[in-house]
Amino acid sequence: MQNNVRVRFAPSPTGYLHVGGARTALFNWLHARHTGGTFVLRIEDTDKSRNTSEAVQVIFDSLQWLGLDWDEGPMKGGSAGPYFQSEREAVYQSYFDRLKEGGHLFEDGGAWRFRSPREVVVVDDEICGKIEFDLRSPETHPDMTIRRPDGSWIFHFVNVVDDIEMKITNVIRGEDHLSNTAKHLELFKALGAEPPRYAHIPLILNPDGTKMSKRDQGASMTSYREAGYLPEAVCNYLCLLGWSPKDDREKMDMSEIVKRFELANVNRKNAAFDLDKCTWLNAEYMKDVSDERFQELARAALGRAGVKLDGYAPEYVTAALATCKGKLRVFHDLPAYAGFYFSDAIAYDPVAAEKQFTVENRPRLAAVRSAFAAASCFDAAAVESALKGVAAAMGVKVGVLVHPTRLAVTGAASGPSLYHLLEVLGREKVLERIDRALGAF
RNA sequence: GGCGCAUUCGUCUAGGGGCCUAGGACACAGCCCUCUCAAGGCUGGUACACGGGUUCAAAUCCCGUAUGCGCUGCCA
Repeated sequence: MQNNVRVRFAPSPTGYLHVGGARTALFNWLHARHTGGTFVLRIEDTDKSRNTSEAVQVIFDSLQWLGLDWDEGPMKGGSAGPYFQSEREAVYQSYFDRLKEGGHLFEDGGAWRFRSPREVVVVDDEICGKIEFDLRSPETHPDMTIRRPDGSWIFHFVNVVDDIEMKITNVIRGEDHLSNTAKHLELFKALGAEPPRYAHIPLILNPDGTKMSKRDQGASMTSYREAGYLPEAVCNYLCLLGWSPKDDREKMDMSEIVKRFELANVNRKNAAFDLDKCTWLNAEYMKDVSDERFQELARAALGRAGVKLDGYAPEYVTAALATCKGKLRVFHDLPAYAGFYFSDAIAYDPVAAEKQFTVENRPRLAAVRSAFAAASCFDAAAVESALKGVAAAMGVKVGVLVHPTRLAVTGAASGPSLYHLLEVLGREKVLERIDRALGAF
């Protein structure tokens, strides 16, 4: 494996990082790390009107969140900079002049077009194989425009120029560029440059097979962070879309994937995005999260949901959140799951209330209340034995008592371990809530 | 329309002529476990797009058809 591999991710700042773009970045990064090569980040911001610094920042944030660090590019520097196309005017101008001097260009209504040599071009793609494109007919393949009348540059031209200038050896990009590649090859040839190796990866589609656009669920990387997904889970899931380690491993950390990732093993088939599976993988990673990180991310998730923690003792918050660890698939679910810890306005789940707040359950709950009030202490073990004592005395199964108690105290039919949650809440609050529930029968 | 790429369970995939009465995972259903819900364990159903070849033998190779996607921009 050669050591001078140079790959690049070249996003256009559109205000979000598309999941397809993220996977393209990921595969480039994996190839670089696998081969010991260099991962370059280049911002293709030639369209001045719709590029803002915020939009660029979103790309940086998303890549960093995923853990895809670049070796050359914005903030990192490198010998082939600048890495913003908006700052490379002189470079483009000189290549443009060369093309013009070579007689490859002609003006058309103020715009400049590249005169196709009209040949059959072979694209030798590492994933798709050898593909012939017959560009001989101007009818079906008009000469491409490379510069607009206002002087701004067209993607095809600057993309090729930068790949030459930045000495890119492997272009790994979405399959939507496969047909463009023949045209790019013409440009490389006219400029007397050796083209890179190409690898076109399949696209990521919506579950219904349609193209994913900004508004579609799961399309924007930012949405994963906001929903409280773990970056390592999202990254792992993205790896599994279009690539497989060939054995049945699915949950793999990045170091293992870096070792095993081979461009040649990438599929040619578009993949439908499955948020359920991504969430499942996230749940798997949630089990591995350290207590410290769990606490931190949980607080952030509550903050995003507008749950105020200010009025509660830090130990209370920590203990409350600890009862939720290992129970969540995504942090997004936390506010609904643990909201009862941080608000006394308990709203009873209507279906559960109808089932549990019944005439026969009222004396049972009342008995539980008395036992709780009489318990010598109120830790999980004491609460458990108190409740089990009532069950034994009344000749009912524990579950018969557990359900109405849980509903009375949390408002929900399910949640954290009942005994632990009661301990955290404390006797005073628990009795209060049971009293209130007794009035709701 | 033209050109290109693709086509294995609902979804992601394994498979590269005999090991395939097609394997794994998510999702789904049932059972077990259990203080709820998850988790975990067990069980179950569902797939080689279609039609022709080639071959003793095809999910695997070839050719058509269909369908999907991409490109066909002074978007990237």
